[in-house]
Amino acid sequence: MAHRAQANAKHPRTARGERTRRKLLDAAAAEFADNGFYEGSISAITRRAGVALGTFYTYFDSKDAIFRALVADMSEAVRIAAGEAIKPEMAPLNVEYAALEAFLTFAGKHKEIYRIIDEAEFVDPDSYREHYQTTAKRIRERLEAGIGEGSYREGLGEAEAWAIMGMNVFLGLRYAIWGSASDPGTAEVSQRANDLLRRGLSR
Amino acid sequence: MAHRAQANAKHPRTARGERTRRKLLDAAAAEFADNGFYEGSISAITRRAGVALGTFYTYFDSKDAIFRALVADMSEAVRIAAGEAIKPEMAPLNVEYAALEAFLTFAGKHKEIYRIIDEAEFVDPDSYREHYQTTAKRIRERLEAGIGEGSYREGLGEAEAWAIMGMNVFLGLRYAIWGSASDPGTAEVSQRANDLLRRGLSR
Amino acid sequence: MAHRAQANAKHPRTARGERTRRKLLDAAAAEFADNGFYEGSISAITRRAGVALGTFYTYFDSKDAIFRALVADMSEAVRIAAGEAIKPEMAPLNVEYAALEAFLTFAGKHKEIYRIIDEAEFVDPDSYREHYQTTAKRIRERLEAGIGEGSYREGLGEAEAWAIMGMNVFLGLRYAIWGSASDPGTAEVSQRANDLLRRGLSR
Amino acid sequence: MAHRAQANAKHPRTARGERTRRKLLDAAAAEFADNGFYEGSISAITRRAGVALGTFYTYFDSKDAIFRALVADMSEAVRIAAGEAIKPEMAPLNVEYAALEAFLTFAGKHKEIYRIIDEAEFVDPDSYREHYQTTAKRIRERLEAGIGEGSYREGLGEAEAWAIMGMNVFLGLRYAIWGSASDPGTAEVSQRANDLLRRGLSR
DNA sequence: GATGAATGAGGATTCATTCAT
DNA sequence: TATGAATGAATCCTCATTCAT
Repeated sequence: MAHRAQANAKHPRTARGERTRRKLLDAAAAEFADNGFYEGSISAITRRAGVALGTFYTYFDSKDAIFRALVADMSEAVRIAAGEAIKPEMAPLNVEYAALEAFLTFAGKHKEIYRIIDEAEFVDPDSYREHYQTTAKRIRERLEAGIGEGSYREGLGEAEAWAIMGMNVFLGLRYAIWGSASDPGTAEVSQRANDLLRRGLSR
Repeated sequence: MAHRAQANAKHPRTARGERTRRKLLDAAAAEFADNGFYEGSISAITRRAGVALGTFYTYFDSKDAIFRALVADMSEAVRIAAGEAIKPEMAPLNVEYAALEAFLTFAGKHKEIYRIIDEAEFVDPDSYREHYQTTAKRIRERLEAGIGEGSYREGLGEAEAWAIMGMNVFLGLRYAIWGSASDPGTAEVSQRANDLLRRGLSR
Repeated sequence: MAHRAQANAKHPRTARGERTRRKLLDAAAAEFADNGFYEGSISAITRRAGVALGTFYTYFDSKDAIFRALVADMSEAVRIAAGEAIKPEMAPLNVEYAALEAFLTFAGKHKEIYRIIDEAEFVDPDSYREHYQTTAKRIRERLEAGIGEGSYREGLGEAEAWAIMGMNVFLGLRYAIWGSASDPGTAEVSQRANDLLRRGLSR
Repeated sequence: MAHRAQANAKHPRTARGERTRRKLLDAAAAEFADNGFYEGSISAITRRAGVALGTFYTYFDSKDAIFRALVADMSEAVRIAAGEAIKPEMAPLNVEYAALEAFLTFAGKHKEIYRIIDEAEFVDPDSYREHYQTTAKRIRERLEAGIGEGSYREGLGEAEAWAIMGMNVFLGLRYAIWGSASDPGTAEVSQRANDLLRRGLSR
């Protein structure tokens, strides 16, 4: 994962510096995923990155700062992964299917996002809130597009967007993070969620 | 909140001891809600409880132990709140409505459950996993009852249970925890989620 | 040296605690005298005091806090030493003689006061200023008593008080701190300063 | 302030180098005056000087080295200021008046001398001691000239020189550094100190 | 049971100094 | 000469836990 994430960070001025900064960010993702923010340590991060302890502070002001940079990084990475799966010509429900499937695939490959984004609730509540508000907003826009296009019924709004986000997040937790080989795959899970959205539970 | 929660704790032998233990548990709930597990401290807990620092260890083996006791306590409290709202004669979808409404009401009154249960992901992953697995299992049993009773379609299973749980949790986060006066109330939110389950998004 | 010095410190509640606090204060005086505030370390203080590192923070909030307590302690100790040397029946110039002699004796026995009070200029400028202002005020009161009593000329005020204080401080530095066996003793130095005050330099 | 001050420093070979060295010295004076030696930093000095961090070590061997250069610089600057105020034809007491007045004026313009010279007590005790020994020696020479010339009484020596230096230093602290608009000016303060030296306190 | 002093491992952060470019 | 990234020793402070009273 290697996107923007320059918020709250010192800007390297050389290519070498840019590389070191990236190594630190990747090492921090691994360290926080393994040990969490509070039990992870800066010295473990620099050890993983293969640089000296002090080097950390050339690039980040504090442990909090690198965490925030990481959350921003991952939040955007998820967004991008889902965004790329969506094609403009898809029917609204197919868009939801594609978004969930892309998310499940992404989460399966980057299991650290759950631990890191969830821990933001404690370490940096603003990032946490912003992450979910932004995500909900994007879902809501899709709902509105579906209404405009005539596929969805009227009256769908924020509550439905949060409901869909919650479904997706928990399906990701259950199947992408905690899933085992005997569980249904990404496609099947996405399909069942999609069925729920299309026709509900009723017979 | 004051239920069982004797797991991993020393049993007081006197009424006075019982009272002290309860004060510590309530103080811990407040402290962890305000500051989280890692930034909360035992000394702050004993200060809130009005007892000396050393007294803590008469009742709990460690910081982890009181946290686990707390998670068990709250997990059961949520379960009970939802359980009480459900009457045997309700139609399956009405059961879902009632369960969500009870949960939203409960969460609005005990905003600390989110911070505490969520932080279990880091402090005591087993509790965390167990909490959601148990919850999902209960939803799944309701789905099966609905199928048996003929209201729900065939094929609903674990995936749908997790999807519903995710909806409920995120609606709780958005409306019970982060909600403001201008947001739709508990009844409306529950109704909209119920509509989604009944007929999906489609027109 | 062991006087008040409870400013900015946590109050021990037991006799044992009182003893530990005193050991820390004495150890800090020695450590800061040897190494200065910035190069002295908390761990060296606790080692000198024979207690564990963490014990320090049971009694003082920070390195700064113990330093401030120390400055207050010593400032008062100097005041007391000079005060005790002065008898109400002494003639004004004899009072100055006695005060300087007591100060030189005290400084010779507690060479650390110079390093500690001087370093307050950097560590805690308020203490530093207050120490000298208070001292100057006491000298000024003596000048006024001498004027009232008819021994001193009119018009002596703050400038003269600071001049006398400066004399005393520098004579202490030269003879009490940096003096050697071949230098004039306390009595002679005090007498020469007293002569200067009595009749100036003129023949 | 910009005098000799090449002790312990690398000699620049170009005019540009000479300029950089001077910028560093001035920046260090400002930084140490504001933050003291220990809380001042090399990186702040280079930032103030507008050069890169590494450049510092082209001109000075260490933080200590630039501090020593600074103390030597200022020590000499004070000496020069006082020296220039003294004319050979002045009567001895007028010389003392002129020296103090020049010192007070100089200190008022360069308030950093106190912080920097005083901190030498901790950073470089030898410079500190040497500064005052040299100053006392010069005063002592003036005393001897006054005795030879018949204005001063016999027997004045080192003790009196240190006493006079102490007076001057503390009057500088009180009036040049800590003084306010409502305080007596340089001329009055110098005059009162001179009166003290001429006739003492007695009526 | 209750108290609070004592313990010490642990970790974030700073910054003088070095060195490759 | 000038640059700024890299280094790592050093140190303050926190806090869960223990234990004597």
